[in-house]
Amino acid sequence: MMKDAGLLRGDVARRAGVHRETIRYYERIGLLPRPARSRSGYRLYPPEVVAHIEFIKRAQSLGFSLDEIRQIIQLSRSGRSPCARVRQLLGAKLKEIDRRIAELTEFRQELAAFLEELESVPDQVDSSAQVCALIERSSINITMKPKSSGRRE
Amino acid sequence: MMKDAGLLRGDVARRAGVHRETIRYYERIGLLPRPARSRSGYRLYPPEVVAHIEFIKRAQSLGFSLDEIRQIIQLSRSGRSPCARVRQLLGAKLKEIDRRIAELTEFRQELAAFLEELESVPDQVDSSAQVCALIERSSINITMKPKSSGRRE
DNA sequence: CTTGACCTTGTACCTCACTCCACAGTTTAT
DNA sequence: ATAAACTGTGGAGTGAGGTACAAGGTCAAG
Repeated sequence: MMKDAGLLRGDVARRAGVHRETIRYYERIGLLPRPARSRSGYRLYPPEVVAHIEFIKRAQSLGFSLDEIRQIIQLSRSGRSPCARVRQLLGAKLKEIDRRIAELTEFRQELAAFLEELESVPDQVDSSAQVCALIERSSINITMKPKSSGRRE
Repeated sequence: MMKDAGLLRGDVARRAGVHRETIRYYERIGLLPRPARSRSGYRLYPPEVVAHIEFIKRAQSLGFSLDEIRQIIQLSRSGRSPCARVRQLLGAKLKEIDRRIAELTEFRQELAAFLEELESVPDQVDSSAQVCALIERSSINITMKPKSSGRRE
């Protein structure tokens, strides 16, 4: 019994690289469909569910909330019979992604410009040691005092 | 008294577009420096703090955690006396951003391909109505059953 | 026929990033 | 001079996204 009927929750978790409980959680919030069950109540998943979870994780790491991802999935699933509304929403998602890419690019520029500035200044051995030690500790103690501005009250 | 000594917390919040309490929270977790205080204890901020908060918000919307942002800021601040370690870490951040951009681009392709597929299929008025109504409700009820696979247990 | 590794359920708990609250003092506007 | 609109504090509460746990059932191997 149970030879080839589907993947168990643990198998799916291992293959998709998520916690076992995460799968149950996704099911609870409607992000994954209720799967088939064995007679004894075990969840039995078709292999596609792995790719499905990977999609969720990818979208999530790209800044979409589980709620948005649920919407995207609804859009895709309902795609069997498309309509204007679906296309419109999906188009909006694309615009959003484009915006995000543009912002990231800009942010990248900001950091890169700063890095370049750093490169142009040669290492000063004296202060370097302290500064690096400070970064290494990396605790909660940035002071970040306004580099040159007195005048308060 | 208090004419021009600095911005009050509420002013900063309004200008930066965040909740007043968020500023105090950022200070608590070391993301913003403890500001000067008026004799009566009011926080007095230099105008730069607004840009600083905007930077945090931007980075955050791009998928960085407050903890990561704190690290980036530490890097920038310590930049007055740069060292190899700082440059290395900042370089790593840049690589990370590049990776994120690449992933977003890929994801965009995925959705766009799907959308294109939708476009090619003409609206079928019959099923459309139901599907769109379903999306409109957009509750917690996607069923998303494997579109064509029986064979369980 | 028991052991160990799986599975079930509900519920409690955790971190992150806020956000709100009560109670008290300060500043400004009328 | 008094009300309105700010500010301060510590601490509790919220919502998203999980994770952990206890008590029990199931299944393949030895």
